[in-house]
Amino acid sequence: MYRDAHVGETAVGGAALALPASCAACPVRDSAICCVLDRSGLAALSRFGRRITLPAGQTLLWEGEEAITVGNLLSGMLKLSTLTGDGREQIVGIVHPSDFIGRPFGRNSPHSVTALTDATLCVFGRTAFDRFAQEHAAIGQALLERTLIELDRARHWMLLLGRKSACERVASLIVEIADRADGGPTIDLPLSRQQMGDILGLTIETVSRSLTRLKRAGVIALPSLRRIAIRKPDELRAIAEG
Amino acid sequence: MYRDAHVGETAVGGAALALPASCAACPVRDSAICCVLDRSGLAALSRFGRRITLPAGQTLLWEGEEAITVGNLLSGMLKLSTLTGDGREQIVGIVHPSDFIGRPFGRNSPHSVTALTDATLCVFGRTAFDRFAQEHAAIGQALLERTLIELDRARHWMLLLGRKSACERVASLIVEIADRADGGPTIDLPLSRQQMGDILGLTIETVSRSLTRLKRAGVIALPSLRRIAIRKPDELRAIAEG
DNA sequence: CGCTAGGTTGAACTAGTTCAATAAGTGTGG
DNA sequence: CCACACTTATTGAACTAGTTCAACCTAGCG
Repeated sequence: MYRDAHVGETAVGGAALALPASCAACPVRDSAICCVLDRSGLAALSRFGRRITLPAGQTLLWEGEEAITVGNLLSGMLKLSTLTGDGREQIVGIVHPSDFIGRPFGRNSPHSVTALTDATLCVFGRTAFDRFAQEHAAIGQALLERTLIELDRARHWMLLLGRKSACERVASLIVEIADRADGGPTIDLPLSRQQMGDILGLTIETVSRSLTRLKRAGVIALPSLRRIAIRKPDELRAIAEG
Repeated sequence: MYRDAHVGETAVGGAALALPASCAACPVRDSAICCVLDRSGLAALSRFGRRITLPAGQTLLWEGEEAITVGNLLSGMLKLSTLTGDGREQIVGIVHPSDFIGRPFGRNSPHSVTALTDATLCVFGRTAFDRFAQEHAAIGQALLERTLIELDRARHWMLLLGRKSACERVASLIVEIADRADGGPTIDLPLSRQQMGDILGLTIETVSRSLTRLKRAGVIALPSLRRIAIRKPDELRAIAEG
């Protein structure tokens, strides 16, 4: 399904200080977790990494199944999701480029990992990566800091899910995506209304109605289906905070 | 407010292999994060730890304020909580004995930490602990594993908050507490109805009604206000899963 | 014994869901 | 380039789970 050439092959000629071939071309080499490694660590890690592509909609890891891979997202966007016994879905996280993917030090994946857009990843076998992380304290440390930030984010989202109204939730999502994209006032969302609902714990219809309410209030504009223009950022933020 | 004697004072007479005085008496010494340290590491860590008591209702760390302390919970129970702009509360985590408390590697606390019952803690200055964790890989590693588990837990809770009905939420909470307490079929909850509501994203009334519905269905019994007897564990679990 | 805080129950209300119809994009082949 | 099907989004109307507000219990305690 997804396969590609080994990334490894440390620098040709054995010059220990050269960047591994594929890492040199890595779009997130300054921001992914590997950026804490020195040249030799990078070479060692890249030896068992491989680059893969994941078409939109395809699932990399299934909830409850054995979690055999971890890695970095290079481009595109992924979702992390869980299901209730009877199939209701909740998205529990969005993965952006340079974010770490997977569950080190645990046999089974606590949630599914699925591509929202076409995506490219740099993946490692979990057990090999676990071993590597234990030998290279810098990676363990970086992983810890990232995990702590993810935990903060997840808990912050719990406030949204537990206590905010539909409009507040939609406003929060727009703010969050705008902050992450960190571009102009117009954002391109990689999410369908259904997916927005799955993130916010709402139905499609409620998401749609909330968007039109925000639009009617002049806080945002909807130039196209997957595009949102923020007209009154402060007001939007105020609504989002509850 | 809360103060006590220094914990430290490595073993009297300088026998390097002796357990630090207060660690020997520590109720969670085999399960708290320090259990990954060897004698000398433990001695070094205990040198800047202090034991404190926190009466029920008192707050150790405030959301958004500087997070000066980290530590372990020795006895009692704490809650982690956040507020919306207009004061609605959401509990984002429950801390049990031997759990780690606080936010290493971050200046500000992402949520408040408050005692649900009278509690005793073993606390450290955050910056000193951060430094210690960076020097002792085992602690960093253990912290990482705990944080990953907490993250899994938080994300699992997001499913509850986003997609489950009131009854399913209440059932889930009972199951969760029963699993943690890991005792018989009767559990003692350290939570008021209000606090249950704040955990589940519900009002007191809805919590109460859900409990009586579960009681009427014969799934649980309520021998006293703060006590729940599980009558049909399987059915309870089935309801909790959704 | 009566007071108070915490808990339950009831009745009215409302935010959000559900179900159904309509509209707007998107893509394909003639 | 348009007609067609098809998916995705919006809107409307009926419904329902959960909230809100208020009254009423119950247990603990001076």
